[in-house]
Amino acid sequence: MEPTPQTTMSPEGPTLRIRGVNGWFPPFPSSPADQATVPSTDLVQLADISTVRTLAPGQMLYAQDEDATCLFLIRSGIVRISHLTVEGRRHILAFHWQGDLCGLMDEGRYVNSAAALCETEVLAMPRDRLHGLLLTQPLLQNEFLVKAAAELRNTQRMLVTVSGTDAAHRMASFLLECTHHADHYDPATHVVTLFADRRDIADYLGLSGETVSRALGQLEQIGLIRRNSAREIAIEPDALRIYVEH
Amino acid sequence: MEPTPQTTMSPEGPTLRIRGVNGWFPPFPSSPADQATVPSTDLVQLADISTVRTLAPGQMLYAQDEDATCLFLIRSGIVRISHLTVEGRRHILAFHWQGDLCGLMDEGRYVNSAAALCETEVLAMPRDRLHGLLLTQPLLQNEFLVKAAAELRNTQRMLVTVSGTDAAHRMASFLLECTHHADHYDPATHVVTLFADRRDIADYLGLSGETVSRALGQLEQIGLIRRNSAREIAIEPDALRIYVEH
DNA sequence: CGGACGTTTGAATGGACTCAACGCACGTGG
DNA sequence: CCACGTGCGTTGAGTCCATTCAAACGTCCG
Repeated sequence: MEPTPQTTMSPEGPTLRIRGVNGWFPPFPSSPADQATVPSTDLVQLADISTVRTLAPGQMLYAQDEDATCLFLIRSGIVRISHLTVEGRRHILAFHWQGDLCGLMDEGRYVNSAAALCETEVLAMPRDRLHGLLLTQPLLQNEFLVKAAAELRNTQRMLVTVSGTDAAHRMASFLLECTHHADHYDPATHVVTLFADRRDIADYLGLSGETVSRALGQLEQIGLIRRNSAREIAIEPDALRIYVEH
Repeated sequence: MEPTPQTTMSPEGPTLRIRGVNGWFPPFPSSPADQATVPSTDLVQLADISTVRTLAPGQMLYAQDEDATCLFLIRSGIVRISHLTVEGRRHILAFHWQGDLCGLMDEGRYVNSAAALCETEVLAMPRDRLHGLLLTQPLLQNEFLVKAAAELRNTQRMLVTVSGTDAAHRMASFLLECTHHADHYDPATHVVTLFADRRDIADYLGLSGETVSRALGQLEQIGLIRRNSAREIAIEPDALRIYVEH
């Protein structure tokens, strides 16, 4: 490819995401009106510089340490963001949904890996062209800023949860989180359909797969959930909410 | 130019200086030139909408759940960002330094609390006026986006560290982190001057104060550090780096 | 010299981990 | 239709690490 003029030590971009579902929040919005006003022309131009990619279940979107060329905006599906430590431990930092951004990079390389959990469509936005576009479209850039702040907020919450509560409480939090995704929760029957296997949930909550099982058993014994099958969990939303808040 | 007395945005306070220390990075810099190019007019305008506040050691900058009116840019000193859970557990999410932003909010209220650890100067930027300014100054907004991404990256790193390693390794990471702050590390003698007490370090690393002590003892026994006093730690930087990477 | 506070150290408890076996659902082939 | 294999989930036993409660130690300041 073309040699980058001078790369210097200038690193790169961020991962950003907003989870449209659950009442996320703008970080610096002066008024609700303002925040809604991303002109459709901006979006058209965003589409102009981007390409659409479709991922099969399990397919990797990008890999940790790989040269970062694009940021990604998720149009549908679920993306799992994971990080591998030098000791070989895998951490899942987030699950991303429609409307979320991903592709956080440092020094021109992706910091984490991203893979689709199910059939997933993303918008691939070349880094350079996106940067140029953001500088000419302040409202669009503001949208990105909002998403970044939302993602930061999410990661902070995760940090507090993981380092502050025991296995059962983390599992309860996770189940309530699942509740916000329409495709995986039936409000009528209160049944959650888990979109990740035990190993993924464990790596997300900072536990082992066995402990996730035991935590589910514990919650079931207290009567907060009932396991219809490994992936189908009937929950008591209100009781669960009270439980996580101790 | 009107002589705002103290608001001399000139000395180190002027540019939104990217925290050079520990792996900070711009997100979408197309070229090194671009990233440096926050026009000084932007900074003047930023100063115009802001006021300077000076905090005494221990003084609170803002409190969790309080109405959020301002974002803050730190000009000097150290700010401790903490979050209190409903169960009464306190988590320290970050220590912020010169050039860092703080004041993350949700639904118009601060998500966390912020307090100064030592005499600290901040620029208080009213939310509404800042929002307006960012929309008219794309380079400035991009600077904010860079900082948000950097902060996200940092929080992710913290998450991985806290949920993946034992007390001694977390402590070692923290000591190396201290190394990046000139005022608290002497490269000649390899002595780190801790800027937080045991309790704060514990809440930052997801440990108890006693465990922090024991972790220090452990590192000392291996010969990676030597405790001159409670706050003065002589370290073996290279050995420590090898240790944290297992 | 004596509090007061922060730090260190000790002993006992508890929670999560590892290792291992077992159960269960699904698919394949006989 | 049953025998078998495989992948995932669950359950059990033992170990290790961090926590809690408690006491001793220092250091700074009265």
